[in-house]
Amino acid sequence: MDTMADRGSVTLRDVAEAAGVSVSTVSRVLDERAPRSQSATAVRVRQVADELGYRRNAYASGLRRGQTGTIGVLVPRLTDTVMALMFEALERAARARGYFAVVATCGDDPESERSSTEILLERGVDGLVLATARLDDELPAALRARGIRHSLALRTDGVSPSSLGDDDMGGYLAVRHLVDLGHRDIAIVTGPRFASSANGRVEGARRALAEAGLALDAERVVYAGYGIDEGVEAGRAVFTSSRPTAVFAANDNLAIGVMRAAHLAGRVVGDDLSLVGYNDIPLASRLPVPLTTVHVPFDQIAAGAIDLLFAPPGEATIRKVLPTLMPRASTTRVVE
Amino acid sequence: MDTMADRGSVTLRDVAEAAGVSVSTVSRVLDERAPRSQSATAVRVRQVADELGYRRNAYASGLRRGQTGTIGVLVPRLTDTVMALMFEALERAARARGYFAVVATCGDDPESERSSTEILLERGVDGLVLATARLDDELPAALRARGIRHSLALRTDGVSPSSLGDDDMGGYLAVRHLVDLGHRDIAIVTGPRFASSANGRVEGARRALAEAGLALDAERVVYAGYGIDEGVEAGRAVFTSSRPTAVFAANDNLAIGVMRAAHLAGRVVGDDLSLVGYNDIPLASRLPVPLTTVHVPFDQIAAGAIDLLFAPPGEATIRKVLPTLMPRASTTRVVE
DNA sequence: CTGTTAGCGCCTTCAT
DNA sequence: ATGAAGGCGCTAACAG
Repeated sequence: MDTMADRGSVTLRDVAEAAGVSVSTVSRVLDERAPRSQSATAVRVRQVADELGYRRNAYASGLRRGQTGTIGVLVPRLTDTVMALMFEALERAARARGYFAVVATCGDDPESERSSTEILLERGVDGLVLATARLDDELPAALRARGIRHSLALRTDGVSPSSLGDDDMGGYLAVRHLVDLGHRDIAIVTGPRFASSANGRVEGARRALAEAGLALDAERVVYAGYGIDEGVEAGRAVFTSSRPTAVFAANDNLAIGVMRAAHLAGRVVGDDLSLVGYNDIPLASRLPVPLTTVHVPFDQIAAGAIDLLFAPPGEATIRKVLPTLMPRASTTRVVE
Repeated sequence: MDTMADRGSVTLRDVAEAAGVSVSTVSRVLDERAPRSQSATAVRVRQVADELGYRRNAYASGLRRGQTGTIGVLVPRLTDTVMALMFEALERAARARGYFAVVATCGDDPESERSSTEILLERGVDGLVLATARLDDELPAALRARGIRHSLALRTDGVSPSSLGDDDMGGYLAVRHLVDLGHRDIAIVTGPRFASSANGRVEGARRALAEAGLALDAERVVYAGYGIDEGVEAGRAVFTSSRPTAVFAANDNLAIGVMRAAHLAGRVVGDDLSLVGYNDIPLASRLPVPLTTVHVPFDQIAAGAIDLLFAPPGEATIRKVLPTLMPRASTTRVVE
């Protein structure tokens, strides 16, 4: 039986023998948490370990230490660029704190969400970051009941520690921008009702309209998913029932879908139709007509999510970071 | 010291005591690899384990078994949809075979490629799938020298076990399609010279042109990166120096960049300019003008990569799967 | 089929 | 500062 990718598997004992000291000495010298000793033995041991190509066996170490230096991340899918951005940011934040991030995808299915969680737990993660929390999801509550360290990223259930963007503010910035450009007939396409982000962004949008003395009719708001196809469909609905001069899509994917719907309806984005997205995925600024959107600082959100994992419980545990508007060619002054 | 996400940590011993049997009995009954015994004790043990909420500690188990049921995947970045698609497919393929896939991102830096590899090995992965192999990269050779199980996905170095699409065929299909539509003035934008995929696709393109009696002048081929920005730049270069009626971009991101460059140059894709991409990322079919592209069967590639990991060495180890052309609105018959 | 025994590689008292 | 010894949770030989 070959052991773990057939790697040379140089053990502590090998190093100890080669260096002529005991295993415990080597263990101590190579303990990355302790301050680096500069004693003669320490230096020699490190050199020998290096020559032999020693690598600590994370499993044995984790077993003994009771923690593994691993953080589990749960996302619905990685092919959604927003989730990929979030995971990469979490990976960086984790690494900066000496942790390794592993990810599991779980789609939109609560059942697979549970089973993916169990898989991660089985692998002994020291904490769990969920980028999936639905408002109606009972997973965070279950984790709280079991006393499992976790935090929510991008969304919140109002109870578990959460790190997210200020969606209300983002929605406000987006629509305020449209209002400032003279638009008064604005439609809104947002995410699913079960997502706190979708609701927050609509709230902010409503506030900006109210400030301008505009009401937000119910039929002006379309709740959809966060995918491109949902954007196409929502856009189609919007453009057949009315003729808004501007659309706020609460997600860049949705906005891209709306772009396609607009194209099919004979509307020209950046000309007779203004469009704002949300998230500022890399694609947004590189479209033929670059998309005005709300930039979300994923790195800050990630840092918050990781920090909350290890923060003493009972602190103010819902952290919001401010988004920024990125005006681009997809929004223009309203034509009379 | 709390152990691993504070989970209840019900151990084999707990189950054994509660069920009134020995630890090894429980271990055997709960061994997922053995055939499921239906004896009275087995049934009872499973029930008790279930009630207590027992979960196997993957670290202890891996330590003892000498393998961890984990496969490491190395990709440059997950924010590139192609890589996200590839990883998700690998994740599925791994899961179908009882493995769990963990991913590490390493950018384009060979140094960080090395260190990410070490991190994965430290975590005791049973094998490594690299979706990063550059032609000039020495990592596969290093892994071979150390006897570490691995395979390459999407690219090949010509030696290590590889699972990839038939890039030559894909390039051929793309350009053949353009030729069939009457185009004779075709420019090609491809990926970096260090990628086997980029070269293969150009070769196929060249073959299709030759068949039609057309030569491929060197200045008709632009080597770029695989990012959108590189596509914009390459497109700009193409459109300022000449006026091709069609462009084959060897990657959808590149194609999107070319779209933007075309827009800036006053060309209209699907009208006076035909454009073909490569990979068929989900976005391609959902653009305002849907992109004709070459569909790559990521699931087959993933299955191949995982299988090669555990195949007896010495087999035919470079597996290629056939891509398919997806004709869409971005390509039209040439206008005279 | 069951239980006993030994040990995977590492870390951490405890004694020197 | 160093070494010896025990054990983390689990599995594989070996008896019965």
